[in-house]
Amino acid sequence: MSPTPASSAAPSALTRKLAVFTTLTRAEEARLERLQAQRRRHPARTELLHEAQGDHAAFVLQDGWAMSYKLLADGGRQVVDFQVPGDFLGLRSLLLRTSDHNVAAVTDIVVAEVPPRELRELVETEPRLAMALLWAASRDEAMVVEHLVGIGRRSPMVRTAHQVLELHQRLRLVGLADDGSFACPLNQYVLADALGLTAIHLNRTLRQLRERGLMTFRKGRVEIHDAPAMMALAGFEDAYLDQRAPRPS
Amino acid sequence: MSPTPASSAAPSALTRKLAVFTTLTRAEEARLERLQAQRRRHPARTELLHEAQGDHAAFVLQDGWAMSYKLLADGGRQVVDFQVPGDFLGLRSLLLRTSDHNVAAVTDIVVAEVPPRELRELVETEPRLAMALLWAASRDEAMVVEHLVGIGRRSPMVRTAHQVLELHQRLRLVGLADDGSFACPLNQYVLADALGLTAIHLNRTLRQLRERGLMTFRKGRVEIHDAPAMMALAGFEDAYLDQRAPRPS
DNA sequence: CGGCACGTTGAGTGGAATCAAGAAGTGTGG
DNA sequence: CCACACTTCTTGATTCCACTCAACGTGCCG
Repeated sequence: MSPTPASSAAPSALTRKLAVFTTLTRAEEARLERLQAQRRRHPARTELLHEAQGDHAAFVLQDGWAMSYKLLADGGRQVVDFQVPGDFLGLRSLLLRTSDHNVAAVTDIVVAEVPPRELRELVETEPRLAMALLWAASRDEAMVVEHLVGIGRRSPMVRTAHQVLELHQRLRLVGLADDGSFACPLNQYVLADALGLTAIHLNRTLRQLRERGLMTFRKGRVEIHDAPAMMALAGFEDAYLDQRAPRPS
Repeated sequence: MSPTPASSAAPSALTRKLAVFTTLTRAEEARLERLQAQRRRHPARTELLHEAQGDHAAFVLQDGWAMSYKLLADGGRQVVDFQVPGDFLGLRSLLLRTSDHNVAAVTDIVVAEVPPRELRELVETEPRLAMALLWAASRDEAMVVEHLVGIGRRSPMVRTAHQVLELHQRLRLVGLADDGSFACPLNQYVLADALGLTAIHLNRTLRQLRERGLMTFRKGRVEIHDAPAMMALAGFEDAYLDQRAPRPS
């Protein structure tokens, strides 16, 4: 939770992520950092963007976790996706007249507000960065699709394992996970609302995964004990995450 | 099923759709039609794009219905979205290294192949059209999100009604539905795979909707008998479809 | 200490899947 | 013209999984 100043030498998580898609020049990196100069904090468990609101803004998450979700008339909640550092928040709603979903902070977070006109300017003057941003947006959409498939056609245990593996991969991409574990601030209610389960049933599912020696999810930390078995169980193919081989130099 | 020549006076479905988002000049309309000049047919029940394949192409659907879906190891299928005239096919996979889903023709279809470089050229020279295309892409993504919410948190009857209402709205936008009904070539197996149900249970669900006097789904045609009651049941809010008021002139 | 958020477990129920079978409609070839 | 295959739709009986309701544990914080 230490907000690095934009002038810092350390690249932002967004820069790290886009560097996987393409090689970035010094100038492009600097431009990306400049785009994220305007930082601010936002407290845990509060809404950052609301569906109804008309004035849109997009953010880049710098630190902490967020989630996007929709609420139903009957009080139900469906979490559409989680966001980790380097991810955009509310990007899609820049173009639609009204934002179609809510975004809330899971933990205390640090975001960089990206004014629409600055983004447009960047797109017009830096075509390579524009392509990289489109790649990131396509990847986000592919994750939503994979999520849809999971809820529609995978069993609770398989889809839970899948979700965990996806988060692990995403965090590794921005340097926030090691080989076998990662910090995960989600509680079982939130995760259940993402997986289309009740918290109670998720709890039992997690227990089964634990008893099979596959993984543990406890006290803000996920430990993956048997990654190959998890991947086999989940039918996890990371092609949709488009993890390209790191470029030479 | 009559493929109109690109030089025809009648605007393509894509043009009709984008004209809802913004006012198009004659020149822009012409440019859009030119983009879709290269037309070809594709037979029903055959694959147009496959996940594994590396060479990507994007298409604009001119006539007929298509669907995008993913297959699972256990033989399951999840239909992610249906496409109707005016919709893009395989647009997202232009940026990801490998296409992450399959696209198949539901009926005999006519598509226009959009070469990646022509699309890039259009984006660079026609910023207003580029914005309109991004709007369409955002709308597509919003539909996937809504679909996810339905499968995750809505009951089978509610989500079935919701899907039907969405298709109705989409078809109206391109002039393919009247107020109370539309031609729908989907069979119950395909629709069930979209809704995350078995075909058997969908059949019973459709019967309930029929017995309640809400709608009938039969012989390739959907009749909506009580639209207000359907919308109330489904909790249908069309904001995510971003149906803007038609522009003056 | 009490209150609260979060996690855990048990018992019972309901609803969607599964298994099984048949009806209705369509196309094809003898 | 009819027999046959095939697709699509429909219904019934049964099973099982995930939800619901209820309760209790645990750790944290005021």
